Amino acid sequence: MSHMNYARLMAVDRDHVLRTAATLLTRRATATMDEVARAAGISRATLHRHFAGRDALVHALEALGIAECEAALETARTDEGPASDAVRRLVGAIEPSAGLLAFLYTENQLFEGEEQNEGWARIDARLVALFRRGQESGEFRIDLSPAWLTEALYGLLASGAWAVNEGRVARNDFVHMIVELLLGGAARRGE
Amino acid sequence: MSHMNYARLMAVDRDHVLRTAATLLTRRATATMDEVARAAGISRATLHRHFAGRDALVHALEALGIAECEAALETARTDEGPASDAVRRLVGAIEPSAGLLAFLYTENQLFEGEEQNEGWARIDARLVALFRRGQESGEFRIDLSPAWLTEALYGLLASGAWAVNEGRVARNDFVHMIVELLLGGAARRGE
DNA sequence: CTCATGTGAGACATGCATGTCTCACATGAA
DNA sequence: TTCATGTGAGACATGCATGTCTCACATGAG
Repeated sequence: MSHMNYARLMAVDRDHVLRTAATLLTRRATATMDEVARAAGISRATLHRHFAGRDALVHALEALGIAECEAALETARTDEGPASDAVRRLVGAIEPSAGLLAFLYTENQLFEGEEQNEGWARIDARLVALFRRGQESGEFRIDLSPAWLTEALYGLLASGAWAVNEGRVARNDFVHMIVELLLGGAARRGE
Repeated sequence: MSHMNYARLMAVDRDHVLRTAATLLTRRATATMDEVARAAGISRATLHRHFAGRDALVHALEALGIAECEAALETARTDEGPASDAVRRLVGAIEPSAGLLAFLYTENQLFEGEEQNEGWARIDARLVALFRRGQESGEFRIDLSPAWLTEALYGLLASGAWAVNEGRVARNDFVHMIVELLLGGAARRGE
């Protein structure tokens, strides 16, 4: 049946386009549709055939980011074991998506609370639950609210992604930097 | 001498315009020049008389942000006393500027490393020096580089500002949240 | 009062990204 | 081969923010 042979034709790899767009937009959030197309190695016309417009592209990126976050939450099994270990697994699992998340994190500041924040709400709820679990088990301090810890995790992921992209820190240190700062802080532990 | 009487006329309060613009642009980074003008209570024409264009406005905001950061560094006396106390004073002093910094922090992602980063470089140097001082005095751990701690401070300030603006956390908790997470981390101290 | 200055309102042109369309070419199927 | 599909290149119109200009009004100085 001919409708199953798209991959045989010169069909664009939609996922590749999205990831390229994510990389570019993370670096320059105001990049043109034409620049996005060039970066993906396709023409503006073709890009527009796959994504009705810039809004559609951003929406697709948002859906991708949500999917990757939820996949990372699954991979990290955030319900199991010590909460701090779960956080460590989560940051490790989410690291490849950090650039995309950094883009979406700032982009969402201008979407005046609309659309598909059901997805983000689900993710937020799971993160909040993880931090709350850590508090209830006595691992985490209780004077920092789970909501703030969630927000801080987003912020540190974005900061880390940018710092890596601009060469201010090494990519290999990404997970260690974020996890250690988020969980342990800058101060030396009293010994 | 007539050139000293601007304030007597209907002259616009430049600082008020800048701060209003900072507040609005923090919330919606793509706000129009017209929206900025309306928010400041002036017309678009008058706004354009004081700031040649959007670039000039952003530059002025950047200069304001740099000035406020350096003022905060002075106020906090980051060279004196324990480094952790200095960080605490610094975050407290910089708190009123956090929204503006959040805007500039993301805006700078698209200025492809140009212009007046001499100002930011000076501030970065002072922050790095502060964290390094803390490491050398044994207060801060040495496995987190001063560059990363600086980046993380920016990220947490931005996250905190956004979280406060959107009502996810209380404004009164701002300094405590950021300082405690940055220095102490989420994990309970071993006792 | 008279005049100069700063402002508001609006018209206007410009630049630029976007969205749409057409046409020619390349590739794979029949 | 012939045909259908997906693509690239380019032209074109549109929308929107920007930048510039003019004119009328308000306020304070003289």
